[in-house]
Amino acid sequence: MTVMRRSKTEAKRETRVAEILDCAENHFVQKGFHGAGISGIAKECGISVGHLYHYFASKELLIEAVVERELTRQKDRLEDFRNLNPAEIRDQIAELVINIIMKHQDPFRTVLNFEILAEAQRNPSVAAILHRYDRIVREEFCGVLERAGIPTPVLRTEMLFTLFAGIPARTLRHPEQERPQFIEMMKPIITDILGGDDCTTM
Amino acid sequence: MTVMRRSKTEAKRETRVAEILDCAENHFVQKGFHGAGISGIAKECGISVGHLYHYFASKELLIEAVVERELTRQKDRLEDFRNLNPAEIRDQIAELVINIIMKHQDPFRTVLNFEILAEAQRNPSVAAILHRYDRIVREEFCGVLERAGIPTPVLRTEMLFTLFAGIPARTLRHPEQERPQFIEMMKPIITDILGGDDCTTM
DNA sequence: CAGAATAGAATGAACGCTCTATCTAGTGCT
DNA sequence: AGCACTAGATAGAGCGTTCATTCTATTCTG
Repeated sequence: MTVMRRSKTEAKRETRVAEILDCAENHFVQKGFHGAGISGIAKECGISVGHLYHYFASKELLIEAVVERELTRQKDRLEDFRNLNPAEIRDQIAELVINIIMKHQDPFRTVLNFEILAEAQRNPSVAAILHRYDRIVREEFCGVLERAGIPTPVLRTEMLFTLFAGIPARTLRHPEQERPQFIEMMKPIITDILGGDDCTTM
Repeated sequence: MTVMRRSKTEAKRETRVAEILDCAENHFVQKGFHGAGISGIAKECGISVGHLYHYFASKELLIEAVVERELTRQKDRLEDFRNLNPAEIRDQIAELVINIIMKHQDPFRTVLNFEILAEAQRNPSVAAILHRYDRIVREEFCGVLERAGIPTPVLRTEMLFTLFAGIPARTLRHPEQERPQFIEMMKPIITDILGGDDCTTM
């Protein structure tokens, strides 16, 4: 009985929190973490300021919650890599990455991404969250390479992640970039990073 | 006479403007474009708020000036590439890039860099400045590759710039990264991007 | 003396946050 | 079943502060 009540109440609370996070994220995307105001977020959410503070004790905590949720989403996108066939992994990874890039038409996600990076440089709490999630993602991806028998997986993960991190930054700087050709060229680079040895020992 | 007086006055004005830009940049680095306030900047600069507005009509214009100056500095860092010997360019570029990365110990510059990227996504004026400078840098670098006889220089420039853009983003996410090994691995990747054909036609 | 340099108070809006008050819904007791 | 009670949901006025910007007045200087 007690359990049932709790779960019902908590469920409601969770949906409400999710709603607030959605609105907050929207506002942060449009105005930045420091440009957006609590009152604006509350208004967009259709609730009062006091009510918002009932769920998030401070703006700082709201920011951290939004950051955490966004990084969780980025982490979940890694799911596809886990189920790769180790045998043909080199080609498949390149293929998969290209698919993700082409499908990745969500500009909002990218906005928040840079907002997070900028904030992480001056806000230790955000930095800590960022590092924590990077570690999870990194080690998981590294494990995939390791299981596929690719040598120096740590280094290669770092290298690939550098390349991936560069893509949205590059797109921001040069939006008119010839996407299809660029993607075409990326494929051999990725396979090279995953197994450059084959090439030199040939 | 008139000329001399004007130049003297203007010189003073320019140094004053540069001082303000320095302080503004400092403040923006520490608090972000929207977290920093005009009064704080004025105080750090040792001038009054009203006086600051004598030189910059709005915060928006001050931000744009800071962005422009930072991008100019990034552009100037390209100087080294222009004087490369076309014959040995492939190895030299990799060498040069690695030098720049290793010397690039100035974290402040990076902060502003991500702040600019984030701001460019919601502020069209900043975006325009960013695109203008990217075009200059991109075409200049592309010209270097072209003169060295490297095929599809536009694409390869794009690819290299993506990699370069990824490095600071990666460092932010994973500061404890093993830098020396990472740099070691980057060299063959860069040369591969600059002339992957040699490898496959061999 | 003219015009630029400079200061600093004043403005009204917006900020993050707190406080109090009302309302709603679920629980225990009879 | 019906009532009293409690805890969370919710609203919104109000707090002191800071924001970007403007205005007026004063001081320097060529």
